[in-house]
Amino acid sequence: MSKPVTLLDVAREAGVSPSTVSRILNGTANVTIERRVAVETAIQQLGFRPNAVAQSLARGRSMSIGVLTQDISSPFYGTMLSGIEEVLLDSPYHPVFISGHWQEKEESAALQILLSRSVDGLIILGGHTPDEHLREVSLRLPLIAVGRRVEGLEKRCLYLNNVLGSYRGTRHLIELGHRRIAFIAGQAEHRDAQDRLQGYRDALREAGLPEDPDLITQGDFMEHSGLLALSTLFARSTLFSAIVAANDQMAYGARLGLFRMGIRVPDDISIIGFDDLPGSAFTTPPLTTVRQPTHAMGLAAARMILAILGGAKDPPRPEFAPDLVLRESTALNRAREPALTGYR
Amino acid sequence: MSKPVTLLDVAREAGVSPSTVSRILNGTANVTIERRVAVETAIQQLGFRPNAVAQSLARGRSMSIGVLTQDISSPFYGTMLSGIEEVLLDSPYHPVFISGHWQEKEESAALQILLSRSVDGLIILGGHTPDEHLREVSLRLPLIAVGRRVEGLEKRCLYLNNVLGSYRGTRHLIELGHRRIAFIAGQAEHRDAQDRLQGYRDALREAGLPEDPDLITQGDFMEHSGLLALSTLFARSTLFSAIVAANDQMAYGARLGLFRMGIRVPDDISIIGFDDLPGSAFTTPPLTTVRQPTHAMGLAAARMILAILGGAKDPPRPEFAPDLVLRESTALNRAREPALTGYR
DNA sequence: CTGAAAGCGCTTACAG
DNA sequence: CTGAAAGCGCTTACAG
Repeated sequence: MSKPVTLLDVAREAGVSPSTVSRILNGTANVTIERRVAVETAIQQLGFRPNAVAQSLARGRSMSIGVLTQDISSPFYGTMLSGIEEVLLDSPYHPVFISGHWQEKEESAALQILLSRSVDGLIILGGHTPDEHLREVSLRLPLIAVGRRVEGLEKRCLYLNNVLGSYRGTRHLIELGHRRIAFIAGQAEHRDAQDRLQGYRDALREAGLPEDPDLITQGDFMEHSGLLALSTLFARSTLFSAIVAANDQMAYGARLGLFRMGIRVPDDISIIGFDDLPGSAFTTPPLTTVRQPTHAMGLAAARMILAILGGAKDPPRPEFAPDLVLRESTALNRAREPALTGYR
Repeated sequence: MSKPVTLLDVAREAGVSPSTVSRILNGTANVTIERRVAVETAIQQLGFRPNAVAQSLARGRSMSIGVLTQDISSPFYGTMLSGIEEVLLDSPYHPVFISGHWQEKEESAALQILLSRSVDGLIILGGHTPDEHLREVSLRLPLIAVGRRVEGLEKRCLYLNNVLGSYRGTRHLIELGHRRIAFIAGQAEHRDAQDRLQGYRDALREAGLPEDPDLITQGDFMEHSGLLALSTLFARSTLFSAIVAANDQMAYGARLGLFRMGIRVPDDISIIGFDDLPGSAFTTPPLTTVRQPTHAMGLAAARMILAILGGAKDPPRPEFAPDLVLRESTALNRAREPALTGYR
């Protein structure tokens, strides 16, 4: 573990002052060609790499963007993260990822770490940090929130109209002739989950269909809970010919449940998800779902942060629409009776 | 954007020297209770948070572990990352993730960034950085490589016996009576891909089965390439009753290809994957696969780094075995003729 | 164009 | 137990 080469070493080697080396490194001033060459060869010879920590301290900027995600291994957040990474790669900034695991305490600890590391900007992906807290932080440095709508910070938020998305998905099933449509919800305290349930309700109401509590069950946005939800639904001996799951992961679970019971998708029961995860094009059958353009949202968030850092006051904020992705898990309701008939 | 509170402010407010504040912050020395209280209340009142950048510079340690992954959104690396995160969460260190996208140049740039940010340790997940380079870096700071075997750095490497894993998977199919077994390989230049192909060959040879080039095709470890590989296989009009895919993602693609052709899994054709991604328990049918304990490998890598940082010279290095996970995508070969008969 | 000097916000021997 | 001082490795007004 040899002592690392410092800017001072380079200066000595090249016979100039540290200031000059620094200027050459940063392109801050014109320097005579001789000195420049001397410094550059010294840098080569010594294998000098500037110490980013010292630079951060001296400059008061770290050239890093803190990204608070919820789960580093989630397929959902993953696509957002890669969008962010993609645009930051072409900038002098780089992302620092940290996860909050949907725990308010962990999130706030994570936020503290990012702040103490002097990140120059912050991108918050979902989570439960109170709006109030986000507003305070936003006073100190540029902040963009993705997947949530922070009161008073609307111009810095990127989110999807979840009510509309879910409405569209449900509506699609109604148009296919389904009348008894089950809904697998997300956590009751989760805003997206609430909105998606709302969209389902809106679509039913609009079509004049009654809302049956027996058709609604709750999961936690993970695959396994979709499987469980399906059992719950069937245990109620209620009839239905279609399912809308509040996200793709639960749709996968429900789809497996149907498979286990020998129920065909979409022939016997149609199923639709929400999000359009990368894997959803490869399920069998490929999943019809409501697309949430997570990658594009990641790109946009990073672009906005860069714009603000570049001096923009209110950078353009793209709108994202929840589009229906028609694949093969939904079909016309052919049964005169809802699907359960014949299965038990 | 008010000026942040510094340690000096706290010292003034509490009427002590900066040294004392620092000592209290770090628990470095005994301090009289009165001063401690004074300092602690000052910290509360001012809302002081130490500047981690300044601490890093002064201490010469950043309390961070650089983690070079290949793709932040990959389900495969994702589980490793969450393992790493999990153990670091209970330590004073925290991870700094950065991706190399399987590009040697990007990887080496990423490595430079991590080094310039003075990370205290490095965890490398796969990738194409030359062994030579890794050996050099390893001289400067603790380094653990996961998913690859670096010549001369064996004691710092965590990897799976891919040959054995693939052998086991293929062997499983042979035991089920399959004789003509197709193989969907990964990139020829990828070490894991080579090993997995080797394991397939070993199993065939051991069973006295001929190796038929027509049964081998290549993908790139992504879902789509599995689908393509399947078309290629069928275009060759060659017969087979089982498929081993070099990873789960390609197995998903191949499974969709079979679905499209109306071929049943496992009734008509068996399929086995490699890795056991989180999603593999929820495909239809659930995928039989060779398990790579990525989460456990992530945990182990982080524990080893912490041990080395804690002074251990050669921390214990767990062995990982590629276990067969029997699910529902493989079955006895019932056909007297291989499966293709009757499909074209 | 270039250097000397002060400063970024902490830590840590060194004295006492 | 505690403070004054030097130092971590850079950057950047300030002079010239």
